[in-house]
Amino acid sequence: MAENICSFLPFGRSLAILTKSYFGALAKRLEHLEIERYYSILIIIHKSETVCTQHYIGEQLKIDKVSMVRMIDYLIKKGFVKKIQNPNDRREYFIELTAKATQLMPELYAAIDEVNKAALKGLTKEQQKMLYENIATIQSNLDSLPSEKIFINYKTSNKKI
Amino acid sequence: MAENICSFLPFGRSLAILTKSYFGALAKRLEHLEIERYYSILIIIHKSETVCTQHYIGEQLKIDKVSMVRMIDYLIKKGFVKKIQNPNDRREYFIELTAKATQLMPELYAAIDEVNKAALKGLTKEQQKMLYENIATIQSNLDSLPSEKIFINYKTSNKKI
DNA sequence: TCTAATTAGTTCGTATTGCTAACTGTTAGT
DNA sequence: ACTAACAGTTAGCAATACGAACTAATTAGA
Repeated sequence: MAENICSFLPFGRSLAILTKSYFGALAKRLEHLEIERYYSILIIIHKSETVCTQHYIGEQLKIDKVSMVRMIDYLIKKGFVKKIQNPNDRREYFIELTAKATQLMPELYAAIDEVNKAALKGLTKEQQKMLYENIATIQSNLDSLPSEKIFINYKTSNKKI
Repeated sequence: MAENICSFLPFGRSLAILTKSYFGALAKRLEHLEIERYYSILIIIHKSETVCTQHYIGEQLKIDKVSMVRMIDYLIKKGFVKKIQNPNDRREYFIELTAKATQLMPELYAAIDEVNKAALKGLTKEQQKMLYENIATIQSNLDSLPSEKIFINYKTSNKKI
């Protein structure tokens, strides 16, 4: 009967619950690492072919600039990134990974891969491909709709279970 | 190149951005109504065949009991629900819709349906069915993994665009 | 029956994030 | 030279999740 009720809920509600479950599993898989948040920022920096400014990272992850400041400060405090002023445009700062973060990346990718695999278990390659495509389609549909700005947070619990 | 980078991100990140976009669109579609949050709570109550306690609603929507108190208080203040003590177990309170909320429901369902349709545009009926099934599968996969508890918020902006 | 454990809900404090607004310093355009 | 635009910062507000401690009521067990 739960399924019955849930089928009336906004589609986004299923996504919200799913997202929550996903990040819960990923956090658990990564809890032995010193970092517990902002993996995606590290990945953006690591995978980017050019240097990254805060503006660029925020754009990629749809994070506003004020929150970016806080997140980057956290990553600096933890010793994962450093901030280097762009000499050619001194308004900008390039955010770069430290050696410590670089060493960590393989484990991060492995953990993400593992959780992705576990999450998508039971779906054929074809179904997975379709799923990604459909998500991209839906995102594109939604981007073209008028919308309010929405606040979304993911924070691991303080309490270690 | 953005797609290129994004393909390395955790799967959940795509979901998070998608969810954010969805609720942004839904909030916009509902902005003429007096209520701007907690639609899902109203739906759970409206669709449930039995009376709903806060515990039950929280379970359905994966909302913790402390937050439930706040949300129910908000809905009471707005005049959408009322709280009735269960005479057979006076620890519990039944949360019921007021006439005001009941009148609102058709419009709420219509809005959700509209946003769902817009979001899923371009997907065939078959693809939509598959999408829902896959989401259910993934949810079930993730539920069986060890996980940290995760904090997830969706709040409309104060600023009306 | 009496006590202890459990349950539904509340309250308080803490942490995180998104937002607005106001601000500094820098660059670009006219 | 002056103005507008831009990157980033700071301060403050609102919303939400969580843990912990709490009340009141119920259930389980000795």
